[in-house]
Amino acid sequence: MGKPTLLLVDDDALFLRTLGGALERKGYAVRTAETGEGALAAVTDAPAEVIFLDLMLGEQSSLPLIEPLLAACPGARLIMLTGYASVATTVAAMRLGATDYLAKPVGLGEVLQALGPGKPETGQDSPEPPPQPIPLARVEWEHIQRVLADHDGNISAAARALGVHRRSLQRKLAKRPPPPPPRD
Amino acid sequence: MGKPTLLLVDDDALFLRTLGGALERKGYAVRTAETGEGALAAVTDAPAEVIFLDLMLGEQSSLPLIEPLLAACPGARLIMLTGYASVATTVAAMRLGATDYLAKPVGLGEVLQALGPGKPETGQDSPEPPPQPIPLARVEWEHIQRVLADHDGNISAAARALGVHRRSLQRKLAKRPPPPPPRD
DNA sequence: GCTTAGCCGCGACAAAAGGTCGCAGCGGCT
DNA sequence: AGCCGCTGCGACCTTTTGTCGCGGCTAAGC
Repeated sequence: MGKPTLLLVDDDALFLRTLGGALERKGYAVRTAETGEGALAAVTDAPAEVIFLDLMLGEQSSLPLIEPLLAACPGARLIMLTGYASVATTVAAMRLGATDYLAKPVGLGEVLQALGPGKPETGQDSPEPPPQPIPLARVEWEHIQRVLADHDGNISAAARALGVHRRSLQRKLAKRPPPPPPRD
Repeated sequence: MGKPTLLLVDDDALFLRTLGGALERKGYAVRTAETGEGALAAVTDAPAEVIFLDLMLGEQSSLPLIEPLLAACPGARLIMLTGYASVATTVAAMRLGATDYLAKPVGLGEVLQALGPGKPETGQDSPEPPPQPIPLARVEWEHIQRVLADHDGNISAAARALGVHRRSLQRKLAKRPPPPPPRD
């Protein structure tokens, strides 16, 4: 069994082509989908062994797709892939059955590593003790994401809970997320 | 029933007492441990239904504890709790069987929410009451204190680690601490 | 149907916080 | 002594926040 068949799901066509192309060049059989429906269709057509799923497909979350996708692909591994990786969304995704979670921008190396081994995962191969200090901005952002999720996306409510002005929260959210601590 | 037995594992004795006390007041049966060995001993003695595990026990990661702890407590829920939450460690912990992942500082409200299923008979609460989160300023302050302590008081080093200018850190420290988290 | 209320997004402008120099003082180290 | 690195702080200038205020939109409720 050389290369498992892959399914890439992302609303960014360019991303699909570049990553997909790179993986094909590595010898994988790659299919792609740009929408949730497309992904489900592809998977019922023929199951994939590894699925890459972008967290945000257009306007809405792809978390609800996780279960049906996995249901259609018994034994498959599902790797989330997102530019907005926070602890909160990671927990949500992994509870639903995701097996890994990568933050964009991802290098090809990380992708290959994620789909690489069948994951023996003894528990100490990547203990990753974080003497790694987390940047202040990152901590703030994570907390915001968490509270925002707790108030299911209601910015006004989250702002009140956080003790900041609604306008400020808006502005913080408008900016792109701070770089996550390097994953090495 | 309705009051699951808890096990708190953390190397910070103060934290153990405050959170443990609060949970006891809420009607839970709480046991605590400050070391990995202590936790395993407690759990073989009598299993817990919910385990709170700090990611860093002293110098080393507690990830290797997850599997043995869960093995000793069939069906238990294991909630990670850490001051250095990152997506990478979250993935690692959840792969090993953790059911949730909270970043310190956590409010009692958030802990109770994580406890979620199996809460102690409050009677009725269907519409998911929003938990009371910690003010943003407080989170920032706590994180600064933690990192500063990790660099044993060296402001310059802490500033570098946090990714802020030394002058800014100085100014933040000069101000009095933000309103303490509302303990109830 | 119309009113009320809540949320969202955004422009504008003043106030506050932060980034950036620079300098003097203080231990260690060699 | 001379060299570092850390600290505290003044004085800028730049960026971010706080605070109005608007129009639009959706979900009640009268």
